[in-house]
Amino acid sequence: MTQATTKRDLLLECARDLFAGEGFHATGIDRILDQAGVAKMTLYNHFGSKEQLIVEVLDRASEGLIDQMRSWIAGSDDPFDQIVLLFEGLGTWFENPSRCGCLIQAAAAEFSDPDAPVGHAILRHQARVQSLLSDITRATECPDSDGLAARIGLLFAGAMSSSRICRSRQPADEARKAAAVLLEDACRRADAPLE
Amino acid sequence: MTQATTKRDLLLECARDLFAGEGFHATGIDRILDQAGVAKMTLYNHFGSKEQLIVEVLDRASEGLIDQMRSWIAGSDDPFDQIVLLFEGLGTWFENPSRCGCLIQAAAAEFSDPDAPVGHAILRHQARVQSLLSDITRATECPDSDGLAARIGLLFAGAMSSSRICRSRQPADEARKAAAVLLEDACRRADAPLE
DNA sequence: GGGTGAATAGACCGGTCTGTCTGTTTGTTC
DNA sequence: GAACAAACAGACAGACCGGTCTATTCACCC
Repeated sequence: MTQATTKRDLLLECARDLFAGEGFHATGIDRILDQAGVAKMTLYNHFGSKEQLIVEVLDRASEGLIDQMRSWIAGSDDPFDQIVLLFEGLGTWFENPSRCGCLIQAAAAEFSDPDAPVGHAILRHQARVQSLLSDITRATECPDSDGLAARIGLLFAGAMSSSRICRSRQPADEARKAAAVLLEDACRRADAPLE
Repeated sequence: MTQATTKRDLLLECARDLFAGEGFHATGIDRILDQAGVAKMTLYNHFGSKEQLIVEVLDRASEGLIDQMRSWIAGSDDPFDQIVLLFEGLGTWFENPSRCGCLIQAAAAEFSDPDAPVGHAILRHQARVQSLLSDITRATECPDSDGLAARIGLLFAGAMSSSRICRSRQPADEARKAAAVLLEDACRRADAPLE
């Protein structure tokens, strides 16, 4: 069920699951402690505050998602195939019911202050995703590869958001088709940039 | 500042603004009452519970956004132009700082139970948006117009989500370019459907 | 075996949460 | 002016919030 080796990891895992299921504000410290079977002082010795716990949960979730994305695209060197693999991976990711939706998006919806520690964690993740996508699109050597990466990122975010609502992998499949069209189009009009 | 004529409308407006700025769980009833200058019993006589207040706020927000979308696309009869107009409208919508992000998406992140009243309100909105987009794409008479509408809906949702994070109209502009490519592609390969 | 550090249970703090209740004031309509 | 409904202020209940504190237990290591 859980592979946490330390109390710290156990707390991060339980907090992640509860935050994902119930939301950040709606999940009380006591619920996390009950779930983890850990004393309150242990949590506060490790994290100092609920806010800091949230930040570390988000950073770990971001790291996990980025690693997943890297493993999905590792199956090919071709940018087109990598984009397809990326959204196929996202589709199977959605089929795991415990992973419905992206924790970072949920945090962005619940914490609006971009200058707070949570806001920084969200922006860090966003930058990482965009960087990974840009690495892929840059290999196409099409013009405006960063813009292309941004548009594919919109599909990625849209699929994340929609999957939380409709609870199926269908958004990822549609996003895959759309991303393939965008990439193909960007390469085809290599000498006639968009607008 | 406000054009509410009844206490009921005033409560709905204040609740919407506070929910949008601080989140649903983080906004207490008392904050709404202070902002509106209204007695607690007035709120409970009108809405019965905070949950019901949220549902009515969401329904009104959905109605408002759908009306906006309809007014944006009213400038043309051509599906291609309508899609462009839609995302241009979305761009100006994002420039209003008080409208950063979509209230319904925020609710979807905070309330995960699809069987609860709030969940129903979210699904109602999602269906309305998809229906409006399908009305546009169906006019192109391209095959799989519903799939095309779903893919454009992903761009719409992605732009909503990203704009909340980066706080600019840029996501809407990128989404507009992407949607135009998708629509053009769908019409061009009218006799050779996707994959 | 004594010392050390991590983890324990659980009381406790001030504050806030949603929701209820009472009694009063206000405005409109016969 | 009487009747009525809507809105008022504000106390109250009971639960829960994040966070602090103390005293105790346990495991490990020199």
